[in-house]
Amino acid sequence: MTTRVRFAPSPTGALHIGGGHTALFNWLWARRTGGKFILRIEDTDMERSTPEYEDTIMSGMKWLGLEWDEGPDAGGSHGPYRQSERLELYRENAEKLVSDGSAYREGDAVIFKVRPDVDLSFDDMVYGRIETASDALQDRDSGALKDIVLIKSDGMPTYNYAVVVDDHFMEITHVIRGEDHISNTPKQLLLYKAFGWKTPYFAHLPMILGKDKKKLSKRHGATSVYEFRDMGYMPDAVFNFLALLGWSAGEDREIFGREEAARLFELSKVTRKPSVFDPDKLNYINQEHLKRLDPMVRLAHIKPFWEEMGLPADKHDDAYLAEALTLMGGRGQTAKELAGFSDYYVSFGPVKERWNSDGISGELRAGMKEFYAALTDAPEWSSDALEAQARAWTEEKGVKMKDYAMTLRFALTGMKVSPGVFEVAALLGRDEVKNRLAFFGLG
RNA sequence: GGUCCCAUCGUCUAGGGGUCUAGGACACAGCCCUUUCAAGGCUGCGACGCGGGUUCGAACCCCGCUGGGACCGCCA
Repeated sequence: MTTRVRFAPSPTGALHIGGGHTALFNWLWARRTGGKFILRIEDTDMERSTPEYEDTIMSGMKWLGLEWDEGPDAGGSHGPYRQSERLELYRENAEKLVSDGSAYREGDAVIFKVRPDVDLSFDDMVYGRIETASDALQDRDSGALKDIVLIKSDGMPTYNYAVVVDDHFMEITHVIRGEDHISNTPKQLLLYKAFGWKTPYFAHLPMILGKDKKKLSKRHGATSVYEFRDMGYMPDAVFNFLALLGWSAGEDREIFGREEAARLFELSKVTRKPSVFDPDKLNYINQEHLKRLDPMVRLAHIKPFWEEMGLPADKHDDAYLAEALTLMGGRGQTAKELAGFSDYYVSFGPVKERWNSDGISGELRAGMKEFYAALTDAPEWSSDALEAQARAWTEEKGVKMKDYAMTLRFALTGMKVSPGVFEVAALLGRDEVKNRLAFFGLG
């Protein structure tokens, strides 16, 4: 039997980190088992659901690399994939329960009658055996058994009912969802029993918490996957980070790609403890992915951020820019940060803005002019040659390389930190170096 | 209030009775490298919530406590 899993968001907001996490684990399990990953839109809340949010969620999933096999746009043999298009199915089946006496009507609503002493225990693939019974389905205030609304007065199905009908008819084999649904499961089990349907396997995932150990929300800062994209995090890194929340690949494996994760993933190895979202770790993972990118791919990730800063990245050829990024090495934890650290390769503008020559005495300035003149006239324009030249000159004069290198760095980059200054100079080219030095009166 | 779930370094985790003086990663501190900052290398700091059992032996099993969390909507 092929595995069939689903991610069933309701289009009432952007794809959040928590939703992404759930979608990701479903995706992993589908890929791991060679099964199907289904996207189902739970848009029965007419008030809050919008097509725009549906689009946002779908593109958020695509950004994360979580492609689905069946869904509203992808089609499939078990559609339609929007609950709003399955209304007839819910009504028909609710009718069955009314006919056999397990549900009753109350106005336009259909309500399931909950009887006591029904064992609703189940085996969760993550949490293990969970013992409970229908007696626990009580009303918060009265403590009396509380019946389950199937169809609301407006004709729409409720979540707990629609989920059961859909998972059954879509032939979902594994229901993988957040731990907050663990206490909804008994209710759903009751409906499966009433219909006489086979129950799927359940696997609940630990929640993701903020630093204060409260459920992650907007007040913890960025929570939608798009915010992470805009801050310069890469999809592979966010994927990697999310996969590590509640699961470990074993053998101390922490940096990996989608395919590797899909190969290694095991539901049985998912943790039960809720995990705290740690931005530091995300930064680290993003940096690791950033470092590993091929130069041209890396460039593709950085370019948009340069452009966002108003830098004319298109004025240069890609080979030059890619080389510049290679020079940057492991600097920068996000694409945005790296773009900021490397702006001087793209344009002289930012350098001028940062320049401040107050700290350079006239005396030193004179020496530096001589130093830079010797440098820019170097017969060979390469990093090694420039460095050799600089060393020879500073040794001969008995001065510290550091003073000269630092000023050169600042004149070329407008920063006090950068890759090896002779490498930077070599890449910028003789003309550009002369130009920058001249502008600051050092040439 | 009721039901259910959870509990190893600050954080993510490994660990499923002895090999644990508890391993890795992030973060933090220091050192090395060095024209700067990263990167990299090395070192350090740092945890089994508490109390009872079970056992020759518990981080691992059981019970209680404490502390978190989720749910108890004609929201999903």
